[in-house]
Amino acid sequence: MPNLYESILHAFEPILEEKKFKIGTAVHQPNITCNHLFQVQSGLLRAYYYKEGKDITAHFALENGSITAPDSFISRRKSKYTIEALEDSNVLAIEHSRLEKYLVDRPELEHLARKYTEFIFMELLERLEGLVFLTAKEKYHLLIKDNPTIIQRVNLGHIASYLNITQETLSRVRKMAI
Amino acid sequence: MPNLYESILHAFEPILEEKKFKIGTAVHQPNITCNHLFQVQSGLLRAYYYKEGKDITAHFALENGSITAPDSFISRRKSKYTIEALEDSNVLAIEHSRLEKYLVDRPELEHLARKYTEFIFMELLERLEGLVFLTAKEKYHLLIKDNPTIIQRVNLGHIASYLNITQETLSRVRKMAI
DNA sequence: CGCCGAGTTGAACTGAATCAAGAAACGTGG
DNA sequence: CCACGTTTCTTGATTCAGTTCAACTCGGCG
Repeated sequence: MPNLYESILHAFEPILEEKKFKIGTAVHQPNITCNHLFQVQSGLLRAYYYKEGKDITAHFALENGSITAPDSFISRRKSKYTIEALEDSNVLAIEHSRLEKYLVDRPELEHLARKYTEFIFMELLERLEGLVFLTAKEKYHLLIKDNPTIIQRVNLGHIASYLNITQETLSRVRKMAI
Repeated sequence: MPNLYESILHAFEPILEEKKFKIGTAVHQPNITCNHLFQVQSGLLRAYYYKEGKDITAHFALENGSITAPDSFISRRKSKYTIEALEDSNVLAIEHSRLEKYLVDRPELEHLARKYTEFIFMELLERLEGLVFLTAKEKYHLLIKDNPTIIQRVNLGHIASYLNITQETLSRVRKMAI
């Protein structure tokens, strides 16, 4: 949906805030409600949390990708996620209450907001299928197909947890021929 | 979100269509676009598809649950899913084009439609976590906790594929103590 | 240099799948 | 009402993908 993306950015331009994050910065901390949705202009953000002591990547956002704490921004509950900048990044931030107020004043934008929500729903559905039904090898190859740059930009451990496999398995998988 | 549920039913009442399906009926066929979202009043529907010859359950809808072909109703693409009635069922059906037209005439309902979409997004997120991070035993116990009646109403094979485990594993898991 | 994080490799282990029989439950027609 | 076929469920033996644990390599870089 390329037009959706342009339309959104244009429609919500008045409430978008440009922000810059240095590499290593924690953009969002766990145990608080996440009030921001970030649209990445340049750089790379990662959302993760700890599960049994291990760092689990839920999502990466590269250029033109968006990211937030998925368990919190919509539900308004406290989040278990941290969002960190893996590279120096320029993002457009939307603040939750500001977004909702803006939509109250401009109900004609609700439609667009719904379409965007539908879009991320479909994205999540595909992610679910990828995680559940593919083998380690298939998951890896799907990732590099969809996102060829990511392997050079993110360390193996982060990618492994994103694919829900161990770093050792990912290391073995990627040295095999296709 | 109990209020959301009531609000939706009330707001969209004019375009809801009551339908009855006999047990065994295919409510939606694969390879066509799914134009309906069903809200189950009584009975039980199941969405499934075939993958390598095996029947995979994606979703059950019991009383007050809703169901559609998840890969189609929003995206307007052809669906791989079949939806069938596992019991004689009474449902409220919303037709896609009628819904969108209704929303054009009543833009004040777009907000509610967005909240509903956010709600199903959160449901999907929880389903993803349940499928990905739980063991066979945990998945089974979570299901009977959330949906105690389902085991008496649906055969093991359907439940097993819904949990992404084999029927044999489910059989073994459920005879073990908690 | 020597350390340190990132990646690799090997060996043993494990949860669940697969394959293969049986046992129950269920309906349907004689 | 019973006999028979069909579907559903269980049980056992084996296999397998991926994990775990542990050691080792490699490339900075202070």
